[in-house]
Amino acid sequence: MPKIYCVEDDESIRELIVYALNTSGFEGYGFDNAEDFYKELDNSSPDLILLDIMLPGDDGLTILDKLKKSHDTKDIPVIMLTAKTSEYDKVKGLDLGADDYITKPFGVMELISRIKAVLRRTSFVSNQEVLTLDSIEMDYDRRMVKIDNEAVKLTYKEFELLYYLLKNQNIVLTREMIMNEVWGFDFEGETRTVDVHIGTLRQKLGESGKLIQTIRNVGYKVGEII
Amino acid sequence: MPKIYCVEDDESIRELIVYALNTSGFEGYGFDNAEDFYKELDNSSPDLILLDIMLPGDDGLTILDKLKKSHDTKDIPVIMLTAKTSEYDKVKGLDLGADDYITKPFGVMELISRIKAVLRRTSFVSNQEVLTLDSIEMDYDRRMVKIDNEAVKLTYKEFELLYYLLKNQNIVLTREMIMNEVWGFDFEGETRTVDVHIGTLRQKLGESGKLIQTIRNVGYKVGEII
DNA sequence: ATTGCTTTACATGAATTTTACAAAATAGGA
DNA sequence: TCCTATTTTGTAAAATTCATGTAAAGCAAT
Repeated sequence: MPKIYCVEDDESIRELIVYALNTSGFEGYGFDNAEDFYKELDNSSPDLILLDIMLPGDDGLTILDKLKKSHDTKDIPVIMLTAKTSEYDKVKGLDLGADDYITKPFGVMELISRIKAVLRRTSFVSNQEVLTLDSIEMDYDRRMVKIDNEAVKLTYKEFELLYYLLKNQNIVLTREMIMNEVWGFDFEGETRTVDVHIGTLRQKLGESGKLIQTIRNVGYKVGEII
Repeated sequence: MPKIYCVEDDESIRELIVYALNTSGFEGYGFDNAEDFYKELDNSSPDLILLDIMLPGDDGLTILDKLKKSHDTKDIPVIMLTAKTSEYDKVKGLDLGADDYITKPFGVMELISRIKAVLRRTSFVSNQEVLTLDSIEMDYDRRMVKIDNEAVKLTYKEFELLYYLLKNQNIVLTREMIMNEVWGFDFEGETRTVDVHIGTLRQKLGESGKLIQTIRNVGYKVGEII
């Protein structure tokens, strides 16, 4: 169920949209200001964003600009909403990278249709999974890891291990958890395999290898250094 | 220079659009009816199509439907043009797979902006009939592959395999994905067929064969060398 | 007979795992 | 606080496994 955030200060419109979304196979959430929206965006990112141009605080075009400039959010499709049909706004929004544009008043059917159209054409891009931590950047589909934009060659197990670590940033992972996840539940021997792989990973990551911390007696953790 | 076809029966609008395209970095061609348009489409396909909904003969929605049902044209982005804002038309157009929608009267600036926006988001999927990578050049329709402008003779499976690889540059493709796509879903035996074909492809591509990378334990990838 | 596709079989070498020992951390006792 | 015994982790190197490359045989279609 695609998740959609709607930033719109007019309460009645916002509630109508969220209601329409929720009854059309989407998971809709409304925000009446940019602040709350940014906060929630930090927690989890939606599949699409509906953005009113006129807003108190950061307006829609400013939000759009920020979204498109951040690596984490630049691939989330955005549909702009606006009350007045000034061509200038349209052009500006589209040039800033909005995916579509709807002028109020609009029918619910039209809105849903446009959302579906945008999702249809962007869906195959959005499943690209890029994980980052500091200077480490991992693109799972491409099986590429870059450190400071420099490609690093990892073997299969190293790659999977790093993926699991990055997926669980700031969480301490026991050797058993790592074994189960990366090697599979039915892995036999009680050995030092994980340690050795952590070692080679640290080496290959160079300076960034320090981001993999040993938590003595427990396991390993990646993320903020204590 | 992206090529754009515009199907629009109103002469003044059509000429305005073609003029605007040609002065904005595009190669614009106008058609006042579906017949001529189809004929030209057989010769060479554009990067984007502008489609009026109201037309004599096949109307815009019919054309759109045909375009989206044909393998050769389904990936060409389409922007619909219409005279009046009947919501029914909009919904129908969008659900048929149009990429955007513009209501007349529209400003030239807006049109160009929208075209750019659509091209921007569809460009990486672009079904250029000619795929290239480094010195490899593939013309799918002509079933020709050239390396450094030297024709290379490929068998059917080799050609399809290379096509699939080039279509998915930089993405790691598993043997299963390759099997499903090139050999078909119902292919039986769990064998080394893909590997052998990759091998012969590499041989025939000569030096460029190195662009096909093995991702151990996963599959193959074509593109940026790590 | 020719051509293209699939399977088989085996060598190779890269990746993984194990081993063994060194180094570091920790706890307990003086 | 310092020292030592013990545990835990780091890691180089050896041992082993296993995925891939590829030649060649088998097979099917024309």
